[in-house]
Parts: sequence; structure tokens; C-alpha cells
Amino acid sequence: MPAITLPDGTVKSFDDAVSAFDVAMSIGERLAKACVGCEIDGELRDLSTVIDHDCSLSLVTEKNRDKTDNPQALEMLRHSTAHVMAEAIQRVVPGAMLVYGPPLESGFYYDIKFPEDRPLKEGDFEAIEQEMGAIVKEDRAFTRYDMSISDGMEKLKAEGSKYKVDNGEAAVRAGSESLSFYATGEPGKDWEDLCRGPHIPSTGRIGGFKVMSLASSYWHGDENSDSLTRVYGTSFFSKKDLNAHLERLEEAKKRDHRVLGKKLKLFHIDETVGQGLILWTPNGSVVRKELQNFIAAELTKQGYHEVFTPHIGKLDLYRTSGHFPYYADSQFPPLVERDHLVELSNEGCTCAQLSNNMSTGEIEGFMLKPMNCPHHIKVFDSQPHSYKDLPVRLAEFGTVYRWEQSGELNGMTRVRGFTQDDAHLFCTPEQINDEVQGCLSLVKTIFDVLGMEDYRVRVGLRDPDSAKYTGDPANWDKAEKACLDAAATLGVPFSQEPGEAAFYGPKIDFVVKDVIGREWQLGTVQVDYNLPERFDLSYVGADNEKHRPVMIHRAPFGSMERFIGVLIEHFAGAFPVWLAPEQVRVLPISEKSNDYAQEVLEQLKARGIRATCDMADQRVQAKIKNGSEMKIPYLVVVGPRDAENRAVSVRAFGVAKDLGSMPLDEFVAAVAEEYSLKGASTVKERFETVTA
RNA sequence: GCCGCUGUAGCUCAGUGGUAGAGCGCACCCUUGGUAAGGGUGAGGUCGAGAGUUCAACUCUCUCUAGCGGCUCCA
Repeated sequence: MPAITLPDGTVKSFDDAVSAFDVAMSIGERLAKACVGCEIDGELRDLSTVIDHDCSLSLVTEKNRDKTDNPQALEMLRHSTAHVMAEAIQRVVPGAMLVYGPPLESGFYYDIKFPEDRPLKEGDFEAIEQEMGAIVKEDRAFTRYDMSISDGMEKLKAEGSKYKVDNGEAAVRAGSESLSFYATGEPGKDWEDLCRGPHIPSTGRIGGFKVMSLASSYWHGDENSDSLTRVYGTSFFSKKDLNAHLERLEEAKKRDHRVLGKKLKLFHIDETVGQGLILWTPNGSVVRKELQNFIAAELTKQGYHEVFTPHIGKLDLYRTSGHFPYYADSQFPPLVERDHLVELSNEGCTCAQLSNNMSTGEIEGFMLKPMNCPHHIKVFDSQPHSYKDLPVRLAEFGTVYRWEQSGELNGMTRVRGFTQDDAHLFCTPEQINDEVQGCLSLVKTIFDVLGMEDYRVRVGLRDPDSAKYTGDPANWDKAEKACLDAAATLGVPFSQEPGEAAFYGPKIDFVVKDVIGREWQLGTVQVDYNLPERFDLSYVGADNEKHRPVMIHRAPFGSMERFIGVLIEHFAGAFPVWLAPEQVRVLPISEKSNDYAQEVLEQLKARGIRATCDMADQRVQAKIKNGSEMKIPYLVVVGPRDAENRAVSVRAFGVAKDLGSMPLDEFVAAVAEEYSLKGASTVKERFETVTA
């Protein structure tokens, strides 16, 4: 006699065991038809699940009441579509062995081992989609059946796929008491797969689907293990939703910083210079310079001192810091004096010996700096410090070089040479909390000014099982506590992630997503007891004894490259006035107005405004189109009428209609004000005041 | 680094085993036009690089290189 509690608190009692579908039917047929699954005591299950005990039940419908997407329903749908795709792929490519096919936030994938002589190609997608279409049309029910562990494992072994056997073993390790299989249709007759479920009722519920892309992956995510092919797809309950999704992807592409970087002439990457090396073109340089000036002003307010240090340092420096040779793989090769190299070569020294001798310190050389901290430590250590001096805050826009794997490089967001808005704070243990909080508030200030609200905060802690973290565990505990305490004061949710710490200390990272949903770490604050130890740093305390300072590494933007890459996407290239490479463009109606246009231009420039004038032999409509495509904040049209009134006709980016006419002096003053405020659009506001 | 895809004019992209085309941009001419493309003419390409197959390769094969999507990595 199960008593079933529904989300609204209603309790429904049944004489016998019932399926969740029956419960839905008892409420209403329309509801039952809209259901794809259910949640029993908080666990997502099939709609056909039989309930024979008291429980709470929540029905999962295709859409929420307000017609928005229901993530749980989509998860089930996509998991089910993964099965359909897998069946289709096995029809198209016999011998393809299934590994693992989970749902994702915006679709699903299936990892598959293809026969060596028959890899999957994008050209196969059409055939796969056709087969999928047929399976959907057949509207076969997803049918679950359970087997005992021993029977199930025997079945898997008999099927001969080590991957599925492995999945079965993993389920057993995770504590499963049985193994569940899902047949797409009738068990024993139709295609089936070992799967924990749950699934939607039948294939006919898949309204729209698409095979998206191919990638490789590794079994168990281990690069030394089997290489698998990962097939990505997505699906929706309706064709319309699918199309909307595909359109969103197209729109996102237009906001991609690599696309906009070219279109708006913000940066350039040249094969001849090297991959992952950003050439800042004049437009992008304006954005960077404005941001750097902004942060430099903030740093002065917060008591930082700016320093400059070179791009290279001796190998020995990095032996002391621990960067070399532990991270040799991700650094540019060391620079060794030419004569020395010739000498070694004459002595028959091999590359391997050379490398080895560099590690052991027998050969000295220089390294492009992978981090700024060793240099800053040496600045700090260039003179003795009293506890009264602390904290010492040293800041530098420091350029570092790292040998990132070629497959990892990505526009401005993952590069081999980049400039961190770096600083290192040397303080007493008592000062850590205040200093970390000061750093965090700086990051928040920046994010607020730029209107970046969509970020998450991650506190990276050490992984107790990993050997890569150096230093005293007691200090680690202190540092981790300091980070967690500071993060708690932020007022935004944060996650704790073991294994995400730097090798020398825990950190607080600000993570944002790009237009295609990839996450990037921007700002970071890291507490470090380790490097002061390695470099034997000290200060004289009130007790006249030597004490060890603690270091805080922090970079609110992270790197100028990555930050601006993300920022381009955040603004979709339409920068606010203070950042816009070109703030105002003057558009004379015809040659006859060129003189006045020139005068307008001079006035703008005299106020430090980045303005140009489009004197091309074109109609003003064309000039407006060109100016709009470059996403210039203000276009001002000037013709005889304006010249006579000493006015300009203003057009603001993103506003379809022109704002109207404004006296020239007033416009110049308004733009200058908007520039200095770094915030709201004062020009538009003035028009609103006029019309109000 | 691994798997798949891509590389043709400054940009976006068509294209064929017989040494190339469009639109935009650029130059010049006409046009002097009041809010998202006025018209004409012209210049511009070792078809990513190298090797191979072929009478003939931008096209087919291989290697390399770079970009894209993932995987792995990210002090």
C-alpha cells in the first residue's frame, strides 16, 4: 500500500504497487503524456519505475510549467539519444565498440573504439543521422531489465568488450547490487546497452537531434590508455528547440574573440612569429593600455609599488624556486651561451647530456621567465626589512613565457607568451587574511566596473594523495584556511576543489566561461609559505629576531591576453567608451561639410577623445553601416544644418535610430565625461533628460 | 602531445586532374548624397610548405606546418 507524497505535499495512496506513469495518469492524462521520467526520493528514475513503498515522487515533464527547458528532462532525453546514436553508429560501422556515453549540459557524447581500419569520419554523419531517424520513427520503448552481478558480468564478458566489462566492474565498485541493461525496444531482440539509466519512455520522444562533431579522448581520461573516438551530438524534444539551439551557436560564433579580433583589428597571430604569440595591433593595444592604466591607478591607491624586471633569469634562480627542472616540459628551452654550446659540441656532448647537465647545474644558462615571482622575491630581498615595512606589495605587468602544448593553444585565451598584471605581497602571518581580502576586493572592483557578473569562484586546495605539492603540511593547512576564510567574506558562492592548488600553495581563482562554454581562469590569489622558505626570506620582528614572511601571489586579470580575449566576448566587441579603440567617428554628409567635420574632429581630439573622420566619397548611409560594424560607440553625422547650428547629429551604438541633434560643445563635454567615468552612458542620458 | 576537420585575393568563401572565381575591402572615375551598402572601371593569387603519382596536380597520395572542435595538460 504505497503512500506517495507529491511535491505540493499531497499524499496519494494506492492499494498495490504502481508505476510512476500510473501515478501521473491518476492525476491527469495530459500530464502523463508530458512526462518523461520521475524523481523518487530525490533520485531521477524511469517513468515506468514501479513503486511499492512509501516515497516522495516528483514527475519530470518535457518542459517546466512556464514552458522553460527542464534540465532533468533534457538530461534523460540526451542520455537516451546517446543510445540511439550508438545503435546507429554500430549499424554504419560494424565492429565499433561502445565505451561510455553520458549526457552533457548541451547535448551528449559517446566514446567509441572504432576498428583500426575503419575510423569514423565526419562524412559518416549523414548516414548515422538517417539511421537515428529511422530508430526514432520506430518509436521503440526504452526497456530496463536488471541482472545479478554475476549473471550480468558473465553476459558482458560473453559479449567480448573489455570496455563494457570495465564499466560493469566500475558499477560493482561503486556499490551496485545488480547490473541494469536498457534495450531500445524488446530485450533479447533489439539493440541494448549496459546502462544505469534512467531513460525517456521511447525513442519517439526525440523531436530533434544532430550529430555535432568528432574528437578523440582517452579511456579513463588517461593519455597512456586507449585512444577513443568521442562523437558529440545534441537533441531536443522538438525540432524547433533544436533549431533555436543551432542558431544560438551561430550567434555565439559571431561573438568569438578570434572572429571579432580580426574584424575589429584588435590583435594578430602570425605563423612566422610563432604560434601562441600575440601581436597587439593598435586597436587592441588601446584596450590593453586603458585597462592597465585603470589597474595601475587602483594599485597606487592600495599601496602597491611598481617594479620592472627583465624577461629572463639564470637557471639557478629557477632551480631555487623549483620551477626548473620540475616544470621543464612546460617551459621554453633554456638559453645557453653560444661559445659554451660550441665548446660542448666539440667535446661530443649530446642533447641528452646537455639537458641532464642543465638539470644538475653543471651548465649555466638563462631561462625565459615562466613566472614573475623569483624576480620579485629578489627585489624584496635586495634590502633588509623590518616588520614595520610589511606588507611590501610589488606589482609589475610582467611578461612570462610557457611552452603550452600545441593542441591547447587558443586565440588569446591560451597562449605561449603573456603579460600578467602580477604582484607579490610579502607580509607577516598575521597580515595574511587582510591582504588576501584586499586582493579579492580588487578583483571584485574590476569585475564590477566591467559589468562581469557571470563568474564562479574556486578555492583550489592541495590533493593529499599527490606528491606535486611542496612544503610543510602545517603551513598548507594555515594557507588553505586563510583562503577559505577570505573567500567566505566575498559574498558569492565558491567551490572547494582539491588538486587545483598551485604547487607552492592554495589559491582562489575567478573562473568565467567563453562564448562556447569553455571555462577560463582569470583572476587568482595564492597564498604561499613555500617560496619564502626556498629563498630564505626574512624580516626583523618586534622581538629583534628574524622571521619568515608569507607571500601572496595575485593577478586580478590573470593575464592581459586571456582577460581581454574574454572581455571582447563579454562586450561582443562593443566596448564602452573608455575602452573603445575608436570612441567617436565623424561622418560628413558630403565633401561640402568636410571643413566643419574637421573642426568637430579637432575639438574631440583636443579633449583626448579617440576620434576619426570618415571623409570617404560615400553616402552617409554607407558610412553609418561601416561605423556600426566597427561597433564604434558614437557616430556623429555633420552636414550644413549642423554646421550652421554648431551642432552634431548623434548616433549611439546599439540604438537603431539616431538620438537627434546636440550642441557640439555639449557633446564633446559629455563624451569626455563618459570617458572619465568608465561607466554609464552620459551622452545618452543627456538626450533622455532633454526628452523627459 | 593525441583524434577528426580545415588551409584558394587583405577579409568571408565558391570551384575543377588541363596553371582560378564571387562578394566585401583597396585604387581611380562618375556621383555631392541627412541616418545600416549609389554606379562604373581596375589592380591584386607560387591555390599553407615540401615530396610523390601523372603527359598534366590547386584538385589524388604521403610528410610537415598552421588554424578549428574535443581529449590530455595548465607552476
